Amino acid sequence: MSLEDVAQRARVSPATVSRVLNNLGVVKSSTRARVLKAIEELKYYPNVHARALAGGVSRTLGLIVSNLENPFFLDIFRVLEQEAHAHGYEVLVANTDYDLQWQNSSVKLMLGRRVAGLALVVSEIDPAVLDELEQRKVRAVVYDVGSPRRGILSIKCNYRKGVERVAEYLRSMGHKRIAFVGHHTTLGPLSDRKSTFIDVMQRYGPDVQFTTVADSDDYAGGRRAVQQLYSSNFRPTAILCVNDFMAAGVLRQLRDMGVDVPGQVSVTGFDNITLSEIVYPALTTLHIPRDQIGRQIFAGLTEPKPSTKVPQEIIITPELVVRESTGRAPTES
Amino acid sequence: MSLEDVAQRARVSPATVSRVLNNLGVVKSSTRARVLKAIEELKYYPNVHARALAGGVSRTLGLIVSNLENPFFLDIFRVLEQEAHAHGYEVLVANTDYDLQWQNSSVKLMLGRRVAGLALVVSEIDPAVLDELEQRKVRAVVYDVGSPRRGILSIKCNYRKGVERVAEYLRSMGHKRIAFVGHHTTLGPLSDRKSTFIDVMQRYGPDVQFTTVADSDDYAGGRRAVQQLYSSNFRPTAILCVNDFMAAGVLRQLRDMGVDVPGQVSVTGFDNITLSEIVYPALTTLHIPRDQIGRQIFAGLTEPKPSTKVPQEIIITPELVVRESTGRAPTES
DNA sequence: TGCTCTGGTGCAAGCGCTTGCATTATGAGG
DNA sequence: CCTCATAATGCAAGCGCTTGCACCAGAGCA
Repeated sequence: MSLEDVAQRARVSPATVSRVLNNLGVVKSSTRARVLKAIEELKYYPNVHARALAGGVSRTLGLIVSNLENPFFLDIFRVLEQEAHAHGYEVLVANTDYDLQWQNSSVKLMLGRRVAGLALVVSEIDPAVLDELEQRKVRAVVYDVGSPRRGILSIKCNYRKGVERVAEYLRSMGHKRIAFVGHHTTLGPLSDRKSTFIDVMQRYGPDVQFTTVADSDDYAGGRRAVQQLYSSNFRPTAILCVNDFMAAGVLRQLRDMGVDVPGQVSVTGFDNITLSEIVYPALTTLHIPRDQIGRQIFAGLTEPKPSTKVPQEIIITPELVVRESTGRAPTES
Repeated sequence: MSLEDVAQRARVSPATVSRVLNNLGVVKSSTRARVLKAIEELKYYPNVHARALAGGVSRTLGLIVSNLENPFFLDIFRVLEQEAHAHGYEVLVANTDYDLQWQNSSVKLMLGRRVAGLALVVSEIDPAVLDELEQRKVRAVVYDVGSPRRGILSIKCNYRKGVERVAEYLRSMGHKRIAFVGHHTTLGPLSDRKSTFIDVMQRYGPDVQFTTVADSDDYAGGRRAVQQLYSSNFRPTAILCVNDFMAAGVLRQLRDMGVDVPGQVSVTGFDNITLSEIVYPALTTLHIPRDQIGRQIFAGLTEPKPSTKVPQEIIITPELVVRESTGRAPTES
């Protein structure tokens, strides 16, 4: 059942049906009504592929994320989707599960779909992909990774500032033995957070001791990280986690081990996902405005005239949200 | 940059390039190598739309869910996606946000995309949509909603059994004042859970008192439901929640109100999402095997010969998972 | 009445790919 | 060296839609 069928039933040409469908050109209102009726009766819906093929570009946006399970990515997706729907776009997600190869083929697939714009919200990126996008002049936005390119909007988060804020806060609460719980990855923004942590700690001098541990980027990883941490002799009074998801695992493991939070140990997260309010004790964390990011991604993907001259960059500074999981360092050693 | 360009560069016809791309027919290995080289050099990727248009069906599965934010749906998506990738399919998600109208247009869009199969994992459904799918002979799977149709696999969860198990368990722990925290919706499986609850309670006779409250299907809704509950005179010793997400809100609100769980009140959830292990106290809940469901959806969508004669139905029985949020009813009144 | 103008509509050429069939290399057997 | 399967490849017709352009009927004007 195709445009043709509708046309026949309404006794007009396919072209006219197309015009009615797309509100293009001028169609006599009586004709339009006839066509609409035929569409209704036949329960006609257009073939997306034919439309895209004939029409050139689509009103579809592509979003590629590393891990939809992480609420951070999910939130961005939802905001983007909401924004897109409000403007008559739709969005296609692809999940790479941190697999660069899969990411690569996802990008190709998206381009093969002739998306109107492509957003990459991932933890790592192959520079060749960016080269490709730049060269093909695809409208694109990347979050958090890669160096700026012409015509590709780059949204970044100032992790240094964020980590500094947390560190500053913890020190102001008297913490002098601080641990960082991170992710295995050596690439991307997650390792930025770690190296920044080390920088900041070193700047504090010998007065403050610190260590870092790493495990997988999720709840179970958080639990294991704590076990690993406590299997050494280091007894932190504060644990800074690379994201909220891990922090939830950390909290849980500490509770299971009978360690009081924040009485004995303070814990902080990163991202301020919904979960951070739900866990007990509610997590002190750094807020990253996902709604704002989502909206900016949409804007970058659809803005009529992306200044292709200068690489654009937007920097976002996270803000500290103090909840229940942090407090003054215990006085006794 | 199209098939044509590749063909030219490899000095073959477009047809041959197509054959190489799809591993169809016989191509001399030297020719194949030449084509592959050209593809590589040109960084060619096929136009998905042209391919779908010319080829007829695609290897794309459609999934329509009510609310991706709910980890239950998300988990199903992930399993389905994983399964799909393993078999060379890809999956397109659409989020309806509980909006029936949006669901309708999503279905049309999916069909317009000529998906190989369409899964509907939603809380409510317009029977007309099912009629449509049945009539158009689209391969489809629905979870939890709608009456069985020819050629549409229907996967259901035996909520009655589930609710009975929870109720039975709570009664065995001595609970006699039980509240049900549900969702506003009057349609679909969520209201099934409620009506089953009422049935079961009534069967217990005057010995057991009960009530129900309803709010939105999320964390905040759970909190509000507790406030609403306690603004009445009813003081339950157990609260049965329609899903884990709401239960998390319930737990939190109770803690804020100084009510001890499970000392004073036992709380149960539904679904056994990851969150139920993370909250404190860890939630007693009903496990619904999302991985199994996801796999069955995939199978139903791709099985070579769906018996179009008899409507197929699969029933899943949830199992009780006892964690920390439940215990014996307090002895004092 | 004959002319131009314009709102409405139809025609037909693609968009980039697949695929059945025709056609041409290729090599084995006579 | 020719014949004829058979293996490789090319041709061309679509797939269902959009869109520039041609066309036609009336309205308005001289």
